[in-house]
Amino acid sequence: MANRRASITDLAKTLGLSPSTISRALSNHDDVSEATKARVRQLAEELHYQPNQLAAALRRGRSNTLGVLVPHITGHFFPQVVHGIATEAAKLGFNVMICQSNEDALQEQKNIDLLMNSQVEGILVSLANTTQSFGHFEAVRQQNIPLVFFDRVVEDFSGSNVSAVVVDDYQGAYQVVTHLIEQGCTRIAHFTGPLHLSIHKNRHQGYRDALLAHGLPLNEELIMFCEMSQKGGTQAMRHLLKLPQRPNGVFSSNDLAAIGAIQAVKSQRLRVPQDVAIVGFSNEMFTMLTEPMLSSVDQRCEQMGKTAVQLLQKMLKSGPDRVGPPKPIVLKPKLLVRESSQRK
Amino acid sequence: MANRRASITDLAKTLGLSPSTISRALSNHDDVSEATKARVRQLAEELHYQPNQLAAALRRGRSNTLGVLVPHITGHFFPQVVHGIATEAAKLGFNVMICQSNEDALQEQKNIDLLMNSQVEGILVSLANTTQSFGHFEAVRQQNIPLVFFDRVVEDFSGSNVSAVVVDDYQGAYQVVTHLIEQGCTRIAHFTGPLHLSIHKNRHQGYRDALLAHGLPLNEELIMFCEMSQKGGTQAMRHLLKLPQRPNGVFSSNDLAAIGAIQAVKSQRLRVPQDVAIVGFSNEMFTMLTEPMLSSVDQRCEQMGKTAVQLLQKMLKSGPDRVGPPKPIVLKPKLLVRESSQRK
DNA sequence: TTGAAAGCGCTAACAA
DNA sequence: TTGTTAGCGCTTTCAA
Repeated sequence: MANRRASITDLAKTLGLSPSTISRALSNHDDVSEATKARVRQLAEELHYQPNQLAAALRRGRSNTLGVLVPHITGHFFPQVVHGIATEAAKLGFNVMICQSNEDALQEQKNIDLLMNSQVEGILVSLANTTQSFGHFEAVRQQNIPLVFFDRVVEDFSGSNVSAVVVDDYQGAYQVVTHLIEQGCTRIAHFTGPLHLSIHKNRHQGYRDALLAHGLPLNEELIMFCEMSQKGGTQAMRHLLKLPQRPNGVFSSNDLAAIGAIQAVKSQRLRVPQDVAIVGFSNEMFTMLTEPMLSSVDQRCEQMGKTAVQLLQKMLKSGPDRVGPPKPIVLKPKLLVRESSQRK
Repeated sequence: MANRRASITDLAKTLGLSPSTISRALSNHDDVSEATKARVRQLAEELHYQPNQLAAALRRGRSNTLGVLVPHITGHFFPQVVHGIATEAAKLGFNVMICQSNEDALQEQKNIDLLMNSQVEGILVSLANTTQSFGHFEAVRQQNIPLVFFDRVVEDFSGSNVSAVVVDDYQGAYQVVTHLIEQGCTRIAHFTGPLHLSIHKNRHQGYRDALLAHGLPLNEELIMFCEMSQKGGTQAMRHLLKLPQRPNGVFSSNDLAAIGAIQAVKSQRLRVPQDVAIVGFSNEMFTMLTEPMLSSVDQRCEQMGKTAVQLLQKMLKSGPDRVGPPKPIVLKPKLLVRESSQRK
């Protein structure tokens, strides 16, 4: 049966001291004699004393816990970010409570409530893709609980204790296209998903602007709205290879479709990158496994988690009365040139 | 500045009721009149009342939270398991606190303490690979906090509130080798990592036993102790292809090395699976992306997380005074036959 | 059906 | 340097 744990009161009684002295000794307060501290520590050790964080948090009004809400913990991106969050939080002495919205706006709302009820000191959120209204974040703002959005953010939702961390998709795309041009590509195709998703919209815009900036024509028949899967990429590429003037470069908005494109090119006995240079986006783990290895853009997932926690910590420290709200942070993505686009 | 949240006391004062009535109304107790309930609920709504879980947990002695401790949240396996855990826990109404040991025994110990201090109601752990002693789990056992190990378990650590969920690696390996034999392979090689890791040990044993059971000779020169990376697999395969009698089947203890093997075979102008059939282990996401697609063994990661939570829940419900400790659960892995080993 | 009162385990202001 | 006391917000027994 359950061995009730030792409490401060227990220690106090055993040693003939008051609970406050015990508490102070355990938290190594200055004004407790070394002798007393030693006695307390020893007994605590013996009884396997474990402080009750719940009680301490209730009393202090601070839980030492951060809440994290992600759409899901699968795939490549979110696990990495969560890893970054958990690691940085641990370093700063925070516990982490993690919830998944499963891409569902209602669950997201419930989880936000849950995190607030649990008295977390700050909340890190990446939006579910079905979220349209933002009332649930209103409550967080009103309570002045620091809130950091990452990756999937709410635009025009500001406040003295609200900020965001995102990666610059536009910039990443721009870099990719510039690189392809430098490798001698003159007809660069683009695979994209639906443009109402900001990741695709921004990458698409980066593609267009980079072409224009380098004096290349914008050819709408080279822009493929396709399913961003391996199969989708293969189909799109097959289509492009049948054009009177086929492309000699491809920028795919994700890695999966890029791999499909590689396979389509190879199956036509054409060479990657000599005939068609190909670059993906996200730097998935499997980009190193293809033949040729796929160039891609690293989104700095772990860094994003880390940065988000640091931002939160900064808000926590300075309080909401700082001068102006904290600026959103935009991480620079990193182009990784591998075999699939290295011609020289 | 911070809008102090409404408390039960606040509601009570406003409505001219006692805190106990408010509490009962909010938890929908039978013996509160519907009229009162309605009033309370309405006011709670208006004031955006959020119950303080910390206080409730302290009072009840139950935190409604499960602790999870994994080596890390990267790669393929652990994110999937954590996803399963988080999903199932949410379904059963538990919150989840997640920690990483970073494969470090000391951090593991500290995190176990942390989870206990946080008054979690149960703990789910997968061991760090440096953990050699198990004193920190002793404390958990003594407090009778239900403990479920998953995947990386402590052998001979039993107790009335301790159990485990693992996947049957031996069985998975046995299935693979049987399948290869059925496909007509007669000389089956095996890639393995160091045998002091139980996953490799068990898969290795499954390999041996399956060969023997089907009357095939056990040929030590076909057993490659190699680095279980893509490169390691390539090197091992190159070596094997130079043997006077080269193998016509390969069972690799992971997928990465299997992919290396495929690439080595293809680069010799041999065909997979006709000349060499290849099967990996773990069903990584990228097994669908290779040409040919790689056969592998699914470890049921999500199911493992789900099962672990259910097991914990069962312990929590029945208490430690049940008849005997809960039996460990062994999940059956699932062989997925894809192109790399399908000859017929 | 409601209220009064106690207390979960801890911390911190104040007093000695 | 140590002790006294009060209370964080909630639940629950007991009494009305």
